[in-house]
Amino acid sequence: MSKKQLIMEKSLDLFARQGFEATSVQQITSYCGISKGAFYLAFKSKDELIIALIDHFMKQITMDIDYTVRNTNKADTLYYFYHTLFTAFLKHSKFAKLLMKEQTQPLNEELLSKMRYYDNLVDQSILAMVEKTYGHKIEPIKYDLVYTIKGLMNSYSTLFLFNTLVLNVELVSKSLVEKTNILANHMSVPFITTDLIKSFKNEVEDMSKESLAELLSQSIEELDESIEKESLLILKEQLLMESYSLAIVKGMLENIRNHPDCKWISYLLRKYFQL
Amino acid sequence: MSKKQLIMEKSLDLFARQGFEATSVQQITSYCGISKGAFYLAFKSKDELIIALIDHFMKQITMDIDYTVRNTNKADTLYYFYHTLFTAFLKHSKFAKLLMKEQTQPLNEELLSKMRYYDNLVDQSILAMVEKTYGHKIEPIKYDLVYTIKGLMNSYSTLFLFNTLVLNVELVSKSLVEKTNILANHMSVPFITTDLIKSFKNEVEDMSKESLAELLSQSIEELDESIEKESLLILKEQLLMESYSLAIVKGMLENIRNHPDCKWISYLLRKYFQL
DNA sequence: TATAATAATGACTAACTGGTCATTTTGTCA
DNA sequence: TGACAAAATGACCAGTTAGTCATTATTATA
Repeated sequence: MSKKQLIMEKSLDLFARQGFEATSVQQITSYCGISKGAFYLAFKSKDELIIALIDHFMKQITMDIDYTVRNTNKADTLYYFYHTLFTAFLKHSKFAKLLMKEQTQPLNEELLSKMRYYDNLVDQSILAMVEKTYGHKIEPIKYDLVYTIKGLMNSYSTLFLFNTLVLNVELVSKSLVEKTNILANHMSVPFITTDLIKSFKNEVEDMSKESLAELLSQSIEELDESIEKESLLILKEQLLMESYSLAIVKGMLENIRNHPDCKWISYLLRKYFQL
Repeated sequence: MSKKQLIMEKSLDLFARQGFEATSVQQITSYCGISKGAFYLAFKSKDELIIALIDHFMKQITMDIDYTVRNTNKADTLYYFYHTLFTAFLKHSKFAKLLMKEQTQPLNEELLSKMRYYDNLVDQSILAMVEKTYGHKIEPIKYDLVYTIKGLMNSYSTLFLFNTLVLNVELVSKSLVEKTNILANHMSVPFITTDLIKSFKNEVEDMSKESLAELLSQSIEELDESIEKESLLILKEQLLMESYSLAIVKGMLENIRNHPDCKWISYLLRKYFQL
């Protein structure tokens, strides 16, 4: 096992128990049986460690959910969505705990942005699921239903994450499917409407040009020579220019579209250039 | 305004923005315009400050909720419950933020215990409300409904606490009333049953005899000479004895029953002596 | 005005923080 | 075995932390 993996596994243990801030690098290294220097050979900073953890697990979880929502037939989607989610949380329960503890107070702009990105991915999956399951009749209440689903997920997750409770994934999924169906079929007074969503989704301020450029540089460093790397270089150039060419930007974004390590930066850039 | 009040108000500001751990005493004192010494004249420690804050606000909020549930007619209880809750969270939004941030990682045994105590009070109010509103027909699903209500509360609260969103208390209450009614009337597959509640409510380990005695001493110090103070002294004596008299313990607990400053310690003792 | 009591100060401590880097250990070739 | 490179070390740094306490300032009382 690589040092990086070792540190990630062991630190997750401590973070889940004590939280990120309350865990010192000292503690992590002695728990791993390595020196402080070794830690900083694997990760540039303590912050980079938690970001690596969040990326690692959230990539998996969001991809699982997305796959499930796309590849189940209409009648079963809801059930398998909940099932996938709770199975993932059960499998990665330490990470889930860390996520619950840290989601209210992300420490820096990058983490905050990342959290929102993954949150958005989940939102999109849930929305797609709701539309697939209930069709257009759900239209006026769909956003409220999405939020209700997230609320239920969250509260039942907390329940088993922070109490020693043998979770029956089948039962909790069945129970939540029923609740969702009941609400979808009877709700008439949504709180979260399309307008409301607009009013606060827009206000999420973009990342600054500077930190975006910083992240681009990082991504560029991490990539091997390739079309993608060249595209990122050009994107950085365009970003820092007084006036950029939308055509070039769009083309370059298209180039990196399918590279797994560019998904996040591509999401951020598309938001920045409003594409 | 007393120093204590000043510190509580100003620190709440900082805690809500940055979290408890991330806020230093230094920062609090300079924000208050006082010296570090003055802070430690008002509070024994930084921990005591957050406990004072939680006590202050949770007492108010839980009492408001309890009063509402008791003093509204059957048909309106649900609505006024949500209304009271969201109004309280809106009024004390800084505290609510603090609560959301800290509830997953209480720093010490006392805080953890206190959180659970107030959580229990809210649970009891919600349960009473559910029973009052729906009568005995709700029996098989009442615990699940309580948990669902808490989940909805939590997620809609988070929504307006962490997004600049003008909360329409009437609308959100109306919407949640509808959701609650729909679920109460149609749900048939509860996840949280009476058995499940038993299985994890019991496992909450009691406070140790030592820390209980410690808290008793604190309460005793804070009280003026009175029947209550004497009763607490006797309770402490009994607690530390090899074999105590249940009769005396029960009598003494009865003595402190109605004193507002003894509610928590009385709750802890009753749990300890299993009364 | 003099005295006693109370309130407030901020320099100080000891412990801990994330992070660095000269030095040493280990592994890998010839 | 010797030479080189890569991996790992931990003493060290500058900064921050919660908390203390001798000293000073303020207020109330006589």
